[in-house]
Amino acid sequence: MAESDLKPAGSALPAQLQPADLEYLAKYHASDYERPSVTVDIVILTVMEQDLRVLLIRRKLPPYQDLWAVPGGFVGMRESLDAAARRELHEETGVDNVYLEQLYTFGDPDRDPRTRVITVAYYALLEAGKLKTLRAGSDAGEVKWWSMYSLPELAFDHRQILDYTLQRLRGKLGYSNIAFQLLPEKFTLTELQRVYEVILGEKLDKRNFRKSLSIRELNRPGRDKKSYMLEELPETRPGGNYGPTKLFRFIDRVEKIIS
Amino acid sequence: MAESDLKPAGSALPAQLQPADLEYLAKYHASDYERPSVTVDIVILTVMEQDLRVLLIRRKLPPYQDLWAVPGGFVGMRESLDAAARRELHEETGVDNVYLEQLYTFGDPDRDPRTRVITVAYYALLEAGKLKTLRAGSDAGEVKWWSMYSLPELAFDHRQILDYTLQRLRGKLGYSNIAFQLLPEKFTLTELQRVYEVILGEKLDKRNFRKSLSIRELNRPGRDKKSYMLEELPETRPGGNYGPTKLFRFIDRVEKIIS
DNA sequence: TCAATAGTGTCTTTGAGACACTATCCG
DNA sequence: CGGATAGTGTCTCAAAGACACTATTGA
Repeated sequence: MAESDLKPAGSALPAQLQPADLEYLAKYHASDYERPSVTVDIVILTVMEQDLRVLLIRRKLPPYQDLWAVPGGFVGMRESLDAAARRELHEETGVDNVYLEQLYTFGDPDRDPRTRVITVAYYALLEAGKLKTLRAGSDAGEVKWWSMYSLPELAFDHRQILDYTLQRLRGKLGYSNIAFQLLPEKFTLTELQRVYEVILGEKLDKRNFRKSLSIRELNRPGRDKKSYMLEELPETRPGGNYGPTKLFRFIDRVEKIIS
Repeated sequence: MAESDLKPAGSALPAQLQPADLEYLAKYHASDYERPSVTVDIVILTVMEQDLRVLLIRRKLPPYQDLWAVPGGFVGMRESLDAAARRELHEETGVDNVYLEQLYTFGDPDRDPRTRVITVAYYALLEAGKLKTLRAGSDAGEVKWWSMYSLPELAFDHRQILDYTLQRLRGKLGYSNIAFQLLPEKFTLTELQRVYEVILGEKLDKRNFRKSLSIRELNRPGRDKKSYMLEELPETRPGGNYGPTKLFRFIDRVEKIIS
């Protein structure tokens, strides 16, 4: 995993307050400047039926009534951005402990016709199996998975947000373990390849794809000098009209899970 | 340049408003929810004296009085985030037309002890020669270039912002033309190599570095099939205690300049 | 003639990509 | 035995990395 892949590191705590600060704070009143609203929007992605799908809600209120939109909501005054994103994701899908990453902040003054709204967009990767029932939020009439390759008309600048999500996802696929987040604990190499294919939008060569994975094989006494990405499991899964297929799992599964 | 390198593409315009929207908007009043403040902070970088430097201001007011901070300010209610960043950059340095890119949005509820402040961090790359005089902003007592490798104690979470900037910059160096932004129109290959070295924090091999650049040479009739990054110029610059050195310039200089 | 720096080529290793056949299981 | 899919190796090419000497200039 590339270093540049990490979330901003280091302590998030502000530096030590000085004595003068405390004095000042005692007299401080929040200013009365006009302020924008701040929301988080969550692009929730999964791979189902060999397709990359995104969770959208149909707006039942203006503006953009009846158009589809990425779920989102206001950031609480005592809530971090990550926490707000996690909360929205949980409200929408009931899931926890999934990969969640800040994408970009969209702040065009006219992106929301009501008032100034700045939105911090996140994207989440879910494995399809983990999904519980979808819940319609208070402002959503309907919730549905849409193919990223066949989207309806979208509200606000949400089309731009989805376009950028796909760009980011494709970029990270090359140098990170991000695909892991879309698969269950145990999977076949063909399933893994399908994930890459639906994200990249192109077919891959089976042999080259497998060569590119660093696999710790079962019956190799293998000195573990190199760091493996995948581990072959002693189990297999029975095929349908064909032979059994080997199962694998990821080593070092945890990466940027915001739980 | 990698595709994933681009700023979110596509139209920034919201989709068409529906008739019902207009009706609704007529009745709409901005809600009275409590709102966070939103600022932009600009990490302004340049390469001077074979060092990577960042522009910091010393705070003359609490909180964190007398500590150094990244310049920033509030986002205007009718101002896009990019425009706010551009404005702050101009106020601080007097320069325009420089590379500016959104970095990350920091929104920990306690990052500012006064009140809830969410900041959208940007970074800017300046060529040292373009610099006019630095101006101290209203809340800054002093303005100074600091080495990224030897920073003072910083206010708020600004250390984290700088750490992340360096990570991003290093990451992009590998697959983009970003280094161009730190050099004047004409430069020597050694100067270019120095830029890479101070950003990466390591020495590079001269021959391998030059091999990695795709250069359109002067006296090659060269069919221009491939896209070159650099172009050799007919001029040279006299060396000091040594021979003259060839000058080069970048082809396709413009990239993500927010002017 | 010495100090300082520009400029230049080869070999090796590694990863990417093109490409086709056999084995297994089910019906 | 036919349909469906798993599993597997070689060759070629390109890029990355290790590595050292000569040429030019000014003092």
